[in-house]
Amino acid sequence: MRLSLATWNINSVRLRIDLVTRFLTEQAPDVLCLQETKCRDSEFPLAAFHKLGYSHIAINGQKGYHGVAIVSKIPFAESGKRDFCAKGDARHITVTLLPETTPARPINLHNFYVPAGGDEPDPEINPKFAHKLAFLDEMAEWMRTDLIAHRDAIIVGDLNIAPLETDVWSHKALLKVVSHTPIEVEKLGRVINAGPWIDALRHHVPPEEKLYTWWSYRSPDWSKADKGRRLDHIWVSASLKQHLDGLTILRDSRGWDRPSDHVPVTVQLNLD
DNA sequence: ATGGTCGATTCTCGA
Repeated sequence: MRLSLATWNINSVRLRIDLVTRFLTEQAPDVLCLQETKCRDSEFPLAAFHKLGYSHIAINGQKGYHGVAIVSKIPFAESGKRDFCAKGDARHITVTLLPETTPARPINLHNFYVPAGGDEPDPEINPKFAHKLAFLDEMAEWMRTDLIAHRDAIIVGDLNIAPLETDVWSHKALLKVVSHTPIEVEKLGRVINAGPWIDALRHHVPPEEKLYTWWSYRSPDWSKADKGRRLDHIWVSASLKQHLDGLTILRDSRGWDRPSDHVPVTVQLNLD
Protein backbone atom coordinates (compact mmCIF):
# COMPACT_ATOMS: atom_id res chain seq x y z
CA MET A 1 0.00 0.00 0.00
CA ARG A 2 1.04 3.59 -0.55
CA LEU A 3 1.01 6.17 2.21
CA SER A 4 1.33 9.91 1.68
CA LEU A 5 2.15 12.18 4.58
CA ALA A 6 2.31 15.96 4.59
CA THR A 7 3.58 18.67 6.97
CA TRP A 8 2.59 22.33 6.85
CA ASN A 9 3.11 25.31 9.15
CA ILE A 10 -0.27 26.93 8.50
CA ASN A 11 0.16 30.09 10.64
CA SER A 12 -3.42 30.05 11.99
CA VAL A 13 -5.59 27.09 10.96
CA ARG A 14 -8.81 29.07 11.45
CA LEU A 15 -7.76 31.98 9.25
CA ARG A 16 -6.51 29.66 6.51
CA ILE A 17 -8.99 26.79 6.68
CA ASP A 18 -9.96 27.44 3.02
CA LEU A 19 -6.33 27.00 1.95
CA VAL A 20 -6.11 23.78 3.95
CA THR A 21 -9.30 22.57 2.26
CA ARG A 22 -7.85 23.41 -1.15
CA PHE A 23 -4.65 21.53 -0.37
CA LEU A 24 -6.47 18.46 0.95
CA THR A 25 -8.82 18.44 -2.02
CA GLU A 26 -6.08 18.82 -4.63
CA GLN A 27 -3.31 16.71 -3.07
CA ALA A 28 -5.32 14.37 -0.81
CA PRO A 29 -2.50 13.19 1.46
CA ASP A 30 -3.46 10.37 3.83
CA VAL A 31 -2.08 12.30 6.79
CA LEU A 32 -1.48 16.03 7.34
CA CYS A 33 0.59 17.40 10.23
CA LEU A 34 0.00 21.06 11.04
CA GLN A 35 2.04 23.55 13.07
CA GLU A 36 1.16 27.01 14.36
CA THR A 37 -2.54 26.25 14.50
CA LYS A 38 -2.79 29.15 16.99
CA CYS A 39 -6.04 28.11 18.65
CA ARG A 40 -7.36 26.22 21.65
CA ASP A 41 -8.47 22.63 21.10
CA SER A 42 -12.11 23.70 21.48
CA GLU A 43 -11.66 26.21 18.61
CA PHE A 44 -10.10 23.76 16.12
CA PRO A 45 -12.17 23.58 12.90
CA LEU A 46 -12.95 19.85 13.12
CA ALA A 47 -15.96 19.91 10.79
CA ALA A 48 -13.97 21.04 7.75
CA PHE A 49 -11.64 18.05 8.13
CA HIS A 50 -14.41 15.55 8.82
CA LYS A 51 -16.19 16.68 5.65
CA LEU A 52 -13.09 15.77 3.61
CA GLY A 53 -12.73 12.31 5.13
CA TYR A 54 -10.10 13.15 7.73
CA SER A 55 -11.98 11.57 10.60
CA HIS A 56 -8.99 10.79 12.85
CA ILE A 57 -7.68 13.94 14.51
CA ALA A 58 -5.24 14.59 17.33
CA ILE A 59 -4.77 18.16 18.59
CA ASN A 60 -2.40 19.88 20.99
CA GLY A 61 -3.39 23.53 20.90
CA GLN A 62 -3.10 26.67 23.00
CA LYS A 63 -4.53 30.14 22.81
CA GLY A 64 -2.85 32.43 20.27
CA TYR A 65 0.54 30.75 19.95
CA HIS A 66 2.13 27.56 18.62
CA GLY A 67 -0.21 24.55 18.43
CA VAL A 68 0.17 21.29 16.51
CA ALA A 69 -2.30 18.80 15.06
CA ILE A 70 -2.41 15.56 13.09
CA VAL A 71 -5.39 14.94 10.79
CA SER A 72 -5.64 11.56 9.13
CA LYS A 73 -7.71 9.36 6.87
CA ILE A 74 -5.84 6.43 8.40
CA PRO A 75 -6.78 5.28 11.91
CA PHE A 76 -4.28 5.71 14.69
CA ALA A 77 -3.98 3.66 17.83
CA GLU A 78 -3.06 6.23 20.41
CA SER A 79 -1.91 9.80 20.72
CA GLY A 80 0.23 11.67 23.16
CA LYS A 81 2.23 14.80 23.67
CA ARG A 82 5.38 15.78 25.48
CA ASP A 83 6.06 19.13 27.11
CA PHE A 84 9.63 19.80 25.95
CA CYS A 85 11.45 22.25 28.25
CA ALA A 86 8.46 22.08 30.66
CA LYS A 87 7.10 25.47 29.57
CA GLY A 88 3.57 24.33 28.82
CA ASP A 89 4.01 25.14 25.11
CA ALA A 90 2.03 23.12 22.54
CA ARG A 91 4.96 22.08 20.35
CA HIS A 92 4.67 18.30 20.02
CA ILE A 93 2.07 15.64 19.30
CA THR A 94 2.45 11.97 18.46
CA VAL A 95 0.20 9.21 17.15
CA THR A 96 0.74 5.60 16.11
CA LEU A 97 -0.60 5.21 12.59
CA LEU A 98 -2.21 1.91 11.62
CA PRO A 99 -2.01 1.61 7.84
CA GLU A 100 -3.72 -1.45 6.35
CA THR A 101 -0.64 -3.51 5.62
CA THR A 102 -0.30 -7.28 5.95
CA PRO A 103 1.28 -8.01 8.30
CA ALA A 104 0.32 -5.00 10.41
CA ARG A 105 2.95 -2.26 10.42
CA PRO A 106 2.24 0.47 13.00
CA ILE A 107 4.23 3.66 12.47
CA ASN A 108 5.07 6.13 15.23
CA LEU A 109 4.58 9.66 13.93
CA HIS A 110 5.90 12.74 15.78
CA ASN A 111 4.93 16.27 14.79
CA PHE A 112 7.12 19.14 16.10
CA TYR A 113 7.13 22.90 16.19
CA VAL A 114 10.64 23.83 17.36
CA PRO A 115 11.03 27.33 18.89
CA ALA A 116 12.03 29.94 16.31
CA GLY A 117 14.63 31.40 18.66
CA GLY A 118 14.22 35.17 18.30
CA ASP A 119 16.64 37.46 16.46
CA GLU A 120 19.88 37.55 18.45
CA PRO A 121 21.96 34.35 18.01
CA ASP A 122 23.48 34.46 21.49
CA PRO A 123 21.96 32.28 24.24
CA GLU A 124 23.62 34.45 26.91
CA ILE A 125 21.55 37.50 26.03
CA ASN A 126 18.58 35.99 24.18
CA PRO A 127 16.43 33.61 26.26
CA LYS A 128 14.45 32.57 23.16
CA PHE A 129 17.61 31.32 21.49
CA ALA A 130 18.63 29.56 24.73
CA HIS A 131 15.19 27.90 24.74
CA LYS A 132 15.67 26.74 21.14
CA LEU A 133 19.04 25.18 21.94
CA ALA A 134 17.71 23.51 25.11
CA PHE A 135 14.76 22.14 23.12
CA LEU A 136 17.14 20.55 20.60
CA ASP A 137 19.25 19.05 23.40
CA GLU A 138 16.14 17.56 24.96
CA MET A 139 15.00 16.14 21.60
CA ALA A 140 18.34 14.39 21.12
CA GLU A 141 18.38 12.98 24.65
CA TRP A 142 14.77 11.77 24.36
CA MET A 143 15.52 10.01 21.07
CA ARG A 144 18.56 8.32 22.57
CA THR A 145 16.88 7.11 25.73
CA ASP A 146 13.52 6.15 24.20
CA LEU A 147 15.09 4.63 21.04
CA ILE A 148 12.47 6.40 18.96
CA ALA A 149 14.05 5.57 15.58
CA HIS A 150 14.60 1.89 16.37
CA ARG A 151 11.01 1.14 15.29
CA ASP A 152 9.11 2.27 12.19
CA ALA A 153 8.93 5.98 12.93
CA ILE A 154 8.62 9.37 11.25
CA ILE A 155 9.50 12.85 12.55
CA VAL A 156 7.97 15.85 10.81
CA GLY A 157 7.56 19.51 11.45
CA ASP A 158 8.72 23.07 11.38
CA LEU A 159 12.15 22.61 12.95
CA ASN A 160 13.05 26.26 12.29
CA ILE A 161 16.57 25.30 11.16
CA ALA A 162 18.00 25.13 7.64
CA PRO A 163 21.00 22.80 8.10
CA LEU A 164 22.71 22.62 4.70
CA GLU A 165 24.39 25.45 2.82
CA THR A 166 21.91 24.81 0.00
CA ASP A 167 18.98 25.04 2.44
CA VAL A 168 19.28 28.85 2.37
CA TRP A 169 19.50 31.40 -0.42
CA SER A 170 22.94 32.55 0.81
CA HIS A 171 24.98 30.51 3.25
CA LYS A 172 27.38 33.38 3.86
CA ALA A 173 24.70 36.01 4.41
CA LEU A 174 22.83 33.82 6.90
CA LEU A 175 25.67 32.50 9.07
CA LYS A 176 24.67 34.88 11.88
CA VAL A 177 20.95 34.71 11.21
CA VAL A 178 18.94 32.52 13.60
CA SER A 179 17.85 29.37 11.69
CA HIS A 180 21.26 28.84 10.02
CA THR A 181 23.88 29.56 12.71
CA PRO A 182 26.58 26.89 13.24
CA ILE A 183 25.49 26.09 16.81
CA GLU A 184 21.90 25.32 15.77
CA VAL A 185 23.02 23.31 12.77
CA GLU A 186 25.34 21.30 14.98
CA LYS A 187 22.62 20.62 17.55
CA LEU A 188 20.16 19.61 14.84
CA GLY A 189 22.84 17.27 13.51
CA ARG A 190 23.04 15.66 16.93
CA VAL A 191 19.27 15.17 16.90
CA ILE A 192 19.34 13.49 13.49
CA ASN A 193 22.30 11.32 14.51
CA ALA A 194 20.53 10.37 17.75
CA GLY A 195 17.99 8.46 15.60
CA PRO A 196 19.74 7.98 13.38
CA TRP A 197 17.21 9.45 10.97
CA ILE A 198 17.03 9.63 7.19
CA ASP A 199 16.35 13.14 5.83
CA ALA A 200 13.54 12.30 3.40
CA LEU A 201 13.70 15.60 1.48
CA ARG A 202 17.42 15.23 0.83
CA HIS A 203 16.87 11.55 -0.04
CA HIS A 204 15.02 12.87 -3.09
CA VAL A 205 16.90 16.10 -3.79
CA PRO A 206 20.72 16.04 -3.86
CA PRO A 207 22.52 18.33 -1.39
CA GLU A 208 24.01 20.38 -4.25
CA GLU A 209 20.55 21.65 -5.16
CA LYS A 210 18.87 24.59 -3.46
CA LEU A 211 15.72 23.55 -1.63
CA TYR A 212 13.32 25.81 0.31
CA THR A 213 10.00 25.43 2.12
CA TRP A 214 9.63 28.96 3.56
CA TRP A 215 9.78 32.49 2.16
CA SER A 216 9.52 35.51 4.50
CA TYR A 217 6.45 37.73 4.39
CA ARG A 218 8.88 40.64 4.49
CA SER A 219 10.44 39.84 1.17
CA PRO A 220 8.64 41.67 -1.63
CA ASP A 221 8.30 39.69 -4.85
CA TRP A 222 9.13 36.51 -2.92
CA SER A 223 9.28 34.24 -5.97
CA LYS A 224 11.58 36.39 -8.09
CA ALA A 225 13.89 37.23 -5.16
CA ASP A 226 13.63 33.58 -4.01
CA LYS A 227 15.31 34.23 -0.67
CA GLY A 228 13.97 31.05 0.87
CA ARG A 229 15.01 28.61 3.57
CA ARG A 230 14.33 24.89 4.18
CA LEU A 231 12.82 25.01 7.68
CA ASP A 232 10.31 22.18 7.34
CA HIS A 233 11.49 18.61 7.58
CA ILE A 234 10.46 14.96 7.28
CA TRP A 235 12.78 12.33 8.70
CA VAL A 236 12.18 8.58 8.64
CA SER A 237 13.68 5.68 10.57
CA ALA A 238 16.25 3.51 8.76
CA SER A 239 13.59 0.79 8.49
CA LEU A 240 11.48 3.04 6.24
CA LYS A 241 14.26 4.36 4.01
CA GLN A 242 13.78 1.72 1.32
CA HIS A 243 10.07 2.61 1.21
CA LEU A 244 10.54 6.29 0.37
CA ASP A 245 8.86 6.79 -2.99
CA GLY A 246 8.26 10.44 -3.84
CA LEU A 247 8.32 14.04 -2.63
CA THR A 248 6.16 17.07 -3.37
CA ILE A 249 6.99 20.59 -2.20
CA LEU A 250 4.01 22.74 -3.12
CA ARG A 251 5.84 25.98 -3.84
CA ASP A 252 2.77 27.28 -5.72
CA SER A 253 0.82 27.59 -2.47
CA ARG A 254 3.11 30.44 -1.36
CA GLY A 255 1.43 32.43 -4.16
CA TRP A 256 -2.13 31.65 -3.08
CA ASP A 257 -4.32 34.45 -1.68
CA ARG A 258 -3.29 35.32 1.91
CA PRO A 259 -0.79 32.44 2.12
CA SER A 260 1.16 30.91 4.95
CA ASP A 261 4.85 31.81 4.75
CA HIS A 262 5.54 28.02 4.76
CA VAL A 263 4.47 25.60 2.01
CA PRO A 264 3.28 22.02 2.47
CA VAL A 265 5.81 19.23 2.06
CA THR A 266 4.55 15.72 1.24
CA VAL A 267 6.36 12.39 1.07
CA GLN A 268 5.04 9.20 -0.46
CA LEU A 269 5.91 5.81 1.02
CA ASN A 270 5.40 2.48 -0.69
CA LEU A 271 4.89 0.01 2.15
CA ASP A 272 4.59 -3.12 -0.04
C1' DA B 1 23.03 48.46 7.48
C1' DT B 2 18.28 48.28 8.08
C1' DG B 3 13.63 47.41 7.48
C1' DG B 4 10.64 44.92 5.55
C1' DT B 5 5.05 41.79 6.77
C1' DC B 6 2.12 38.96 8.96
C1' DG B 7 -1.40 36.97 12.97
C1' DA B 8 -3.57 37.09 17.52
C1' DT B 9 -4.60 40.02 20.67
C1' DT B 10 -4.07 44.63 22.40
C1' DC B 11 -2.20 49.85 22.44
C1' DT B 12 2.59 44.63 21.62
C1' DC B 13 4.72 40.43 20.93
C1' DG B 14 6.26 36.52 18.45
C1' DA B 15 7.64 34.98 14.01
